[in-house]
Amino acid sequence: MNNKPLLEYINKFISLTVEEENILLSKVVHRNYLKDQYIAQQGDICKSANFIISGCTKTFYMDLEGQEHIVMFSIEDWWTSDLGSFTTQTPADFNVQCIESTQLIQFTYDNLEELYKEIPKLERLFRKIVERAFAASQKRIIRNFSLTAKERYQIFKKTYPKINQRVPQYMIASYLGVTKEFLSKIKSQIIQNQ
Amino acid sequence: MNNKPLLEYINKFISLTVEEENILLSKVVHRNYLKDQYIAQQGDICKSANFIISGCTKTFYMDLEGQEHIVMFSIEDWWTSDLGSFTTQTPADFNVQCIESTQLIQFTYDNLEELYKEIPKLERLFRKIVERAFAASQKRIIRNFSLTAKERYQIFKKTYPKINQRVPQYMIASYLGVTKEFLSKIKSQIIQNQ
DNA sequence: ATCATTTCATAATCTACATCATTTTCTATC
DNA sequence: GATAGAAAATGATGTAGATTATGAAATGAT
Repeated sequence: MNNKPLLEYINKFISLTVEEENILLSKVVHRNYLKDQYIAQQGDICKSANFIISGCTKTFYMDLEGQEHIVMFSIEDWWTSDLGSFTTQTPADFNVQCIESTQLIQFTYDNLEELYKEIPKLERLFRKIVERAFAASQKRIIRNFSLTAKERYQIFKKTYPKINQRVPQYMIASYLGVTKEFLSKIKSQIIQNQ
Repeated sequence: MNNKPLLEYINKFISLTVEEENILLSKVVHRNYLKDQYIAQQGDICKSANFIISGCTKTFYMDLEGQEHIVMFSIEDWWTSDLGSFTTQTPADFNVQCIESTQLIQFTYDNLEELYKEIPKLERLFRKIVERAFAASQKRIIRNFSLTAKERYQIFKKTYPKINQRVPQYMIASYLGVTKEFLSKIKSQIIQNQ
């Protein structure tokens, strides 16, 4: 079991004793998902918070017309889940699907609650993780309002070069909030103007 | 000093002993701001997390063309701050300005860090607060992509009827991500279609 | 009440992006 | 390396919402 990435990640925020690390590891589960498998589904209660060891997922909302709207991609050393559903244990608004085969470390809701009791420092860890995620989400709202699709695409490429290379273009379009046709046009514009 | 709203609010998430409540209250400051005063400014490090006792604030980003983009309104029993700047103590992306005269309870960064040490339960409190805020922010991203301005306005009215009544229309337009002219059109459309 | 300023409404023109239809390129499989 | 299916590019046309301009109502100060 490869727990190293998780422990190193945690160590950036708080320090755990070896004993605490063992308690934590005793309450998590390693899982492998294949490409296209779902980790969470709209309407179901999201049962786990997932730390990615390898692979890539997309978190998206399917609207009434059957259109996918991607809110985030997640890769190694980051989390994936419908956090709203997970933390309140209510039906999810989002789907989480693997776009590559993906290795995860899963925290179930009940196990995480137990862990909070046994290792209160973990409250701090997750507080900090969510604070970061929230700040990024706020910035994204602003960008969507104040920038054109072309500008948003250029920021995306710069901010997430790895994701940009791994993910099909039509998904990036969905993440940016434009059609795949329009993203295609943006790209050809960028190429011509240099 | 009117501390009741804060204590009642906290009590919804965690329970504090009277002693703990007193420690907490000893580390916060009551402040009054007048209409139009700034609580946080783009570029400055945001020094406080603020619980609103009365009044109303807007959190907004001013873009390079001098356009305001409102990310949130905050009223009684809610928080206001640039959370990203506050938690990382880096320059703020947002301004927080009072749109009514406003009574706050302020937590400075250092005092809150001390409080986390003295009352570790508070980590849990703020974790939960931020989890909620993050989930709401994700939903907003989706709405902005998958709904028209008219639909967004109708959801806004339903979700925040109090804010809708108190806040001038051009600010609501900014929050919705449309011009004031277009919101005006939307409203007249809604009136005609019923 | 009067005047000034802020807010809201209406209308004409313009633009970023959507939709639909078609073609081209890429990728995978036998 | 031939063929099928998915992904990306291209082009024509349509629309939600922006921009600009102007005037009408509120609101507030004197």
